[in-house]
Amino acid sequence: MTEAQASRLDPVFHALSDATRRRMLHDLARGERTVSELAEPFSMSLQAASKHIKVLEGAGLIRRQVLGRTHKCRLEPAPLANAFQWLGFYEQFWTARLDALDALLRAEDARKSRSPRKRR
Amino acid sequence: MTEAQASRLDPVFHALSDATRRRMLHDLARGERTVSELAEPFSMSLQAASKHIKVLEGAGLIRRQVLGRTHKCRLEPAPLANAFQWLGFYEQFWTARLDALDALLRAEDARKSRSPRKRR
DNA sequence: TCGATAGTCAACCATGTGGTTTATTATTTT
DNA sequence: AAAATAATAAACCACATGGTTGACTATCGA
Repeated sequence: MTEAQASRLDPVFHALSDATRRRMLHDLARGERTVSELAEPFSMSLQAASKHIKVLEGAGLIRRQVLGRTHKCRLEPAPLANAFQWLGFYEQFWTARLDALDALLRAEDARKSRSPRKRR
Repeated sequence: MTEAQASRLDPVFHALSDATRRRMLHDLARGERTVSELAEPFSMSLQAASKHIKVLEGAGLIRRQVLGRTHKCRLEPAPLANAFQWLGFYEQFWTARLDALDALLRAEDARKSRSPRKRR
């Protein structure tokens, strides 16, 4: 990952740190949505929702197309890919831990097989 | 992902939204570190670094073992795996876009092959 | 043209964030 | 016992965040 991409992770992870914005992204995964449509599921003012949308836009997670008085928003996946890639570096740690657990369970299984009073 | 896991994404993504804390995690990927060791690379007070460490701890990203007056910190990968899994849902969108780009390039290449004035 | 609709802007508020400095606790070293 | 070290706690500061309400702009539809 380049330095420029890494520095843009700040606003991306910040945008993702709010459940409202994550729900909006999930909604946008189903297709384009207007600002009103994105705001509708939430019990907050349209203005508050509009701020959330601007945070997502500022992080590059969505783009908007103004059509008359409505704004169509669509998902922009590239920054999510960057975040995913950053997290991917740590995959070795959780898979290592799962491998260890797996090994432990296999060893336990083998032990039970040698004294087969009650196989699972 | 369960609802309980999803709700814990808030502090995880928030912890990741700061470059200082991301660097600390990267450092911890190399092995255990004390609070002082984690703070050393940064031009900020030990107290400020200690706050960052507490944010990471609060998100469950690190655990600490108190040994006398030193605190050994180690990486806790599980919440990173949750975040990775959450982002993984969107993988379809960036791979779709790359596939489309790929198709476009292939089509362009084919066009050039049919009128082979100057092959790339 | 006139009212309804989509959306933003601006001001305000309570709380959170990231940093500082000073003080404190607990442990290790001499 | 005294000094040095590792780390936290607390108070403070400037600024960001997430929400509100009220006013405004621009477009659509009757």
